[in-house]
Amino acid sequence: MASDSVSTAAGSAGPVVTRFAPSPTGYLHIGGARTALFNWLYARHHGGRVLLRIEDTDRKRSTQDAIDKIIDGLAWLGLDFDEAPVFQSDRAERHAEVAHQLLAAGHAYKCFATPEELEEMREAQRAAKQPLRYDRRWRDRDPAEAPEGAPYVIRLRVPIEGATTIEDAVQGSITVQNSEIDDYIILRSDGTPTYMLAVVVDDHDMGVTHIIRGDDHINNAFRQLPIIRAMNEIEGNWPDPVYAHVPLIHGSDGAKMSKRHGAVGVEAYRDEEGILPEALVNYLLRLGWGYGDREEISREEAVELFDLDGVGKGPARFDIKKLQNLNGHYIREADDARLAGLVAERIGPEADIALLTAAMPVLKVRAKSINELVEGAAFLFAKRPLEMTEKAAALLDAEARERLGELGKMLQLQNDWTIEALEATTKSYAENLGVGLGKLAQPMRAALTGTTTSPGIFDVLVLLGREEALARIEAQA
RNA sequence: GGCCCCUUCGUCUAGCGGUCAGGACGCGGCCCUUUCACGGCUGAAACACGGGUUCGAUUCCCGUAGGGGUCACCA
Repeated sequence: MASDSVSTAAGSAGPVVTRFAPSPTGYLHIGGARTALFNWLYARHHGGRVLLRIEDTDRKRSTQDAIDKIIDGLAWLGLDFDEAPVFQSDRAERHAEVAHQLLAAGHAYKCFATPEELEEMREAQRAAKQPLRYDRRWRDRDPAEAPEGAPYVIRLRVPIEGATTIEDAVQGSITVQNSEIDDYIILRSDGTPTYMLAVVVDDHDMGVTHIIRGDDHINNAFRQLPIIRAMNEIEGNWPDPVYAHVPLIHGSDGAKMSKRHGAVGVEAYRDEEGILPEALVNYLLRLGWGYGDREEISREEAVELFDLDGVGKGPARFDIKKLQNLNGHYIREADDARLAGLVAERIGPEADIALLTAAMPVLKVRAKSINELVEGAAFLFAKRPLEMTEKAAALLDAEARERLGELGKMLQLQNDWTIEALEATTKSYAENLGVGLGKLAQPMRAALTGTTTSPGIFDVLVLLGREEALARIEAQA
């Protein structure tokens, strides 16, 4: 058993080269983003290079828009690549060349079976409850038996005997019997390469040493390895790569992430959920990976700490609540001017960046997303007469309005429009009335913001400025 | 269905033969407090099941159950 079993090397010497290879059929998926992050971190951690390859060989499904979205998404996350992206569609000739090398060396063969014929075969297999697999009908047949000029595909001559073991950097040792792998197509009848061939050739030509990808590709590794081994036999210098198959991200119901789970594109988290890229990066990193008790890990620390063996083997469920919590943390840490800019983008031209920046310290402690920041900032730009929420309106009863009027007069005389002075005045008035500060502050909040929740009321007074603040109080007194 | 893989609180995880099974999110309570947050303290909450191996299993091995992935001239 062990004698005819061939396994991949557990590690490889020399500089690390990783790659992220999305197919541009939609947006940058949240799972893809994590795969990209792991590739990026691994390369950066080991002082290697990360490359980007766009797998656009399916021209029907690939769009320029999708390519742009993926590249934008990666840039937004701060994942940079060391070379210009490689487009797989540009390399079809090279792929075909390798297919013909394999053919010439006897590692591949021509198959003249028609699609109808193959469908019949599968039908029979289904009926007999056999695994659906190409029956190698042309593996040992003389191509001369084929009709003159008949179309053919090129299939890989996969070893039938023995087993193949992969020492996966995440999953550990995985063994598959070679008999489980069929002689799959590497070059279609129209001369274009299949994915299975293209990936292998591109990874080799790009010098990729570590293939870090979703674990939905585990089975592909066992199909791709025979090409690598065959080419290594033909021309040498085709080493086995190190494989690292990272688990997919699942939705809250435990199934593979898909559209029905809501936002799955990275840009949706940015645009619709108001998530900061550093929060998403941190969340994605911690999803399926841990470093002791550490929860908040910056990109720089991640580069230092990340390694493949810490990646969990099982799929992790996506939890938006935890992402939001982390986002709140990063918002609190973020630069005020930057946040003001993000909020202003959403408010529109009437946004006052200077005012937003000034308000940001008291706004950001109570926001978990840019969306909440926008909501929290709304009072700054509200026009008189203010719209009142139901609860705010209820606070402004006759007694409250009367007190508000009195307080307004007192504040009118106030020269020193600072938090300390305003607070002193208001507190002494509350003391005179023999009521708690809340009895004055809440109606004042309603009058100033139209709501029952806001930053500290004296912060609000100062941010609004003397004139606007007094006008809003006056309007409700 | 065949093949491959996975399984610690609801969720993300720490653990790598002997721990009161730790942390985080979420949830409950308390404190702080002009509201809401932030922050602090605190509570409930997990080793899927059954066999072994061992003086001793969450940890190692084998089953069972559950879950996931994959089986195209798609990628």
